[in-house]
Amino acid sequence: MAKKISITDIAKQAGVSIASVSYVLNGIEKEKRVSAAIADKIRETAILLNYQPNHIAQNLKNGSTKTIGLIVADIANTYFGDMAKAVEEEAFKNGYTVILGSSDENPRKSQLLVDTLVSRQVDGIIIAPVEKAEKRIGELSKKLPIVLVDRYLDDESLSAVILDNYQASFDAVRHLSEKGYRRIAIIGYKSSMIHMQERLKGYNAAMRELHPGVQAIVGEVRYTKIEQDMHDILDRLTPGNQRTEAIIFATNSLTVAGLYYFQQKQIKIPDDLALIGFDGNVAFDFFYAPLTYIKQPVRAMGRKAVKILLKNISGTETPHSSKFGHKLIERASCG
Amino acid sequence: MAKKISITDIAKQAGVSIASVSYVLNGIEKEKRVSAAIADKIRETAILLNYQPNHIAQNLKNGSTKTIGLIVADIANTYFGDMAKAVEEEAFKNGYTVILGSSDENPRKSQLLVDTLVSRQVDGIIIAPVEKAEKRIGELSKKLPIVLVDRYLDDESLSAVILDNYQASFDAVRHLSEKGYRRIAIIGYKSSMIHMQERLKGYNAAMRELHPGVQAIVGEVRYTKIEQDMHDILDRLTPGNQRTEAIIFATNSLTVAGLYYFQQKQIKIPDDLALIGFDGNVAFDFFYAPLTYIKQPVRAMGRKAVKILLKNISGTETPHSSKFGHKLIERASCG
DNA sequence: TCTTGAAACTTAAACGTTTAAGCACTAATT
DNA sequence: AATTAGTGCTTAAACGTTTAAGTTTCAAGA
Repeated sequence: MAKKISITDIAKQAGVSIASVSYVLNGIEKEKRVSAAIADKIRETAILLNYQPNHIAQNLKNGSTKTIGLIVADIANTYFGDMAKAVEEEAFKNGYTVILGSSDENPRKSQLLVDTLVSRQVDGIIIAPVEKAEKRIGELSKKLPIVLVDRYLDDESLSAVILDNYQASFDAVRHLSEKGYRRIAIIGYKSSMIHMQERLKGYNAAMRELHPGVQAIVGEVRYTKIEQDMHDILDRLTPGNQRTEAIIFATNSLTVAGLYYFQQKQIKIPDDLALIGFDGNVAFDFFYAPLTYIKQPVRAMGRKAVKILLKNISGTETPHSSKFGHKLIERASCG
Repeated sequence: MAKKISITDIAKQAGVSIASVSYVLNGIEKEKRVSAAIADKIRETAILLNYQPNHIAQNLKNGSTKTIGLIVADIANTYFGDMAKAVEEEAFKNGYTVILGSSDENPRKSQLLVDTLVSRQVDGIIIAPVEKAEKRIGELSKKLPIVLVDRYLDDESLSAVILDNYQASFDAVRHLSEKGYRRIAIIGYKSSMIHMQERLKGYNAAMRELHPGVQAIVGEVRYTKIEQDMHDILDRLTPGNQRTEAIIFATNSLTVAGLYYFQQKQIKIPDDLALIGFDGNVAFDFFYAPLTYIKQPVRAMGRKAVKILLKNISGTETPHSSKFGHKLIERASCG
């Protein structure tokens, strides 16, 4: 491996001091009064030696790494894949690099990732927090700009980019109501995180308002037992005992898990059961009854998260949140 | 933002020198003969002050950043999402952090990403090279350990983790032959990259060997006009003019693009046309005729890429390649 | 002739680490 | 009593930058 070239090498080669080299390569030759002749010579030898600045050394001096951390819950999930893409693009545009971590909903790994990012001196972090991470994130935000995505915490001083989750599930219920369904269930993750709770609240509120007499049905799936819990819950809700007419899934992954079940059990959608999915996924398009779903503007949300973070970093703006609206994409799964 | 604690702060607080602090925090107190009493005191104050080591400074000293770069073609594509997950996991296990970039098949962006990674002193790079990047990658590999993934270059000195692409498409043709199809087409990207060329070669060889009399049909889609080109090609191949009996798609994204077309045009799979997809995708599972497809062991490949890279970095092994076999997942799309 | 001041450049400290080398003890050996 | 050998700690240089503060040179003004 060829040795790396430093400004010291350039200085020696060009017969000048490292300060002059630094000034020229940073484009502040004018203010620092470096003659055009020397400046040219420095630039030439820099190219000649194929100099690449050492960001690490610059960082150490400046205190800024121009790097942000992104911790998602699962990078293999298309929702976070899309978000990662938007975040990477927006960061890149602004001269920032992104370090990626996937917490896999594991509080321990999430914490380890955060520690790693901190010790790597990232300028800020965009994170989808996992359960039981509240205090840690709160402490962290005192040291470093943080923007929460997807999920959020009950803390006004934290920046967050989120969906209006309450409204989303409320509207899902309303849409099903308008289509004539009454016995509507929702299936979410068993989680105390606010985004999940809001989705359930919106559902409950809509049920109370639109179907006062009908019992609300909430299924809760554990992260660690998705397939099994989904199976158990759907066995109970599914036609045969004729209780449920429609199901709302509260996330992308839950929707897909549900679809596998329905495909396997050959349940007729929307005749036997109507469905509303969440987030969006190619699979929704190819299910035999293309899914009506609540679409989040993921890309826009990813971009916004970066924008807020960068403003928090530069100090141009104080932490604040941004709430996005969903779009109900209407297709065949609700009759 | 609270000031960050350095070993100097710990040294002052504990009334010792920074060297002692460094030795203790690096766990080499024994060899460096630091007394147990002082060692304990140092550890205590480190915890008290909530010290987090500054990786940047360590990096500058050690020359190693314990960071690897991952440049994929499109992080929103599930193939690369899965790969990113495997890479991140394996790297994390080994104490490495990954910086993510998405080149979007754009040579310019790819080069900019590489430059960024180099100036950030990553210890190595895993990259899915884009077209026209050959020389740049060749040069780069003289400075930094590189592992190519998905695609590869005609250069023995480069590490690469790839599929046996030739064999994969050969087997796809064979499988269709065994099912009784003769007029078989393949649709790939218009690209000179070897992975694509190998897939086409395998197809051509199989056609010559298994169907000597039948004309090989190769459709080539431009990265920039996927939908349009796919449409044009399928319009030509599709039943109506009765030429093609089966189509092999050479990538994940092409397969999905094809499925949208067939869904829209209501072409009956497998009755009117048999299909074989590539890579795997949830959409394949929910297409009304679940897709037979060539499955790459993406996760294993991602892990392997990290393993090779780390060995190249440590110097334990010299660059070398690893070729993986596919698995043909047989389902309903080939009758 | 001497001062002033601007121009063109260099010196050196600093960022937070690591680590070879040095120093001051004490205890053991001659 | 003088040497040696540990032991336990500190000093200081180095990694590659940035940048405030200094130095030299020279022309212009008094």
